[in-house]
Amino acid sequence: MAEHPHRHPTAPRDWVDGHVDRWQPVLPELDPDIEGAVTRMQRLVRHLGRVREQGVAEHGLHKHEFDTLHVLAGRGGHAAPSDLRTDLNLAPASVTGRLEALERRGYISRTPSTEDRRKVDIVLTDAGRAAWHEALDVVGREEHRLLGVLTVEERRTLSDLLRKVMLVQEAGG
Amino acid sequence: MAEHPHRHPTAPRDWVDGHVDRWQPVLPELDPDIEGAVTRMQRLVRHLGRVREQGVAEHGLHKHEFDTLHVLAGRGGHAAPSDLRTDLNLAPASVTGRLEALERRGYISRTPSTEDRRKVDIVLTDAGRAAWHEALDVVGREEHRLLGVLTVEERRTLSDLLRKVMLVQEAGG
DNA sequence: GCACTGTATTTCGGTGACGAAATTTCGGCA
DNA sequence: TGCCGAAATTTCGTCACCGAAATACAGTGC
Repeated sequence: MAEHPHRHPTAPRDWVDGHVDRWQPVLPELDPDIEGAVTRMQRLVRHLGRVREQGVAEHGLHKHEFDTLHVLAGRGGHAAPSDLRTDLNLAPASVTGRLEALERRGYISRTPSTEDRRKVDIVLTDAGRAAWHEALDVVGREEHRLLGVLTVEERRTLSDLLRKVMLVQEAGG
Repeated sequence: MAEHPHRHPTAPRDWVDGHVDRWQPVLPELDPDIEGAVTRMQRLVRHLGRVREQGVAEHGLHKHEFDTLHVLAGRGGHAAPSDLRTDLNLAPASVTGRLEALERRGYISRTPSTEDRRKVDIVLTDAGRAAWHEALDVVGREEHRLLGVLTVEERRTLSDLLRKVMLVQEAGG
């Protein structure tokens, strides 16, 4: 039977339900709810990423450019490359590449730090702040469209359940 | 006040709670539960990806290689590139690249389909199936460790809420 | 002052992913 | 039959990312 045993037989099914059904005979030890939740998170995150890419493109930015400006703005407009490395979860080499591109476009400035000369001071320029701010409202619109189907209580339940999982991850293994 | 207004004041807080608090003054229109849920999904997905990458590496595979073999095995060991394209959410060009690498390693075979000559029959070889099977039990262990903190009912609730969101995404804009 | 260890950043070489365009084949329709 | 739009796959050019090594500097111990 392809139906989830505890759901209403006519409840709408998404792509992942079919995915889980296909795997059930191959890997019977699979928990349908764990597999379903993880797979849905993966696909939702990927979808939101694509939409953001496409949305900020209308403002002349790429997703990774916007993300970089975003964390920079979140830090008050000035930071060191190593700060961005942790916030963006990037390899050091990748930060350099992003900053070079943003500097060429005039969105940030890079000056050697006087206080610690290993460091580099990254400052968001006025142009950079303007670009970030223009693209800002596009981001989050899709998140609201998708999660908007949930009631306020459901949204809080979702967030709370995910927090519970996050805490296990943060505690480490 | 940094506390979420409806949660118990001493409830444990994860990294995302702090993240939301930091952005709240900058972007007051932000819904904490939407932002929290989305951010947590993003970080959980990235974490699971890293663990999977590291886990299958012990068996001489990369994450994207394992994922490809996994989907192929899930379809009974034979499929067309376009099947993988949808299952893996990839651009057509990326599928070709992955298949070429797997073919070089002897894990799959590619033969032009006789029935529809636009298509290509991809078949999992014995070596490919063995590689997949060896790495298999590593994958999913972390998912169970993390989502295992939730009760059976909570897991189903989580999966159901995410399905509700997925259906909106699948319906399109 | 000098060696040593650790940190910050960049450079280099290589790989995977993507969009766009080309190629081959299918399926319908005149 | 012969054409034509659609579908499946590959090729091509480009780009961001990563790991590892290189460079430059800071801080500590002697």
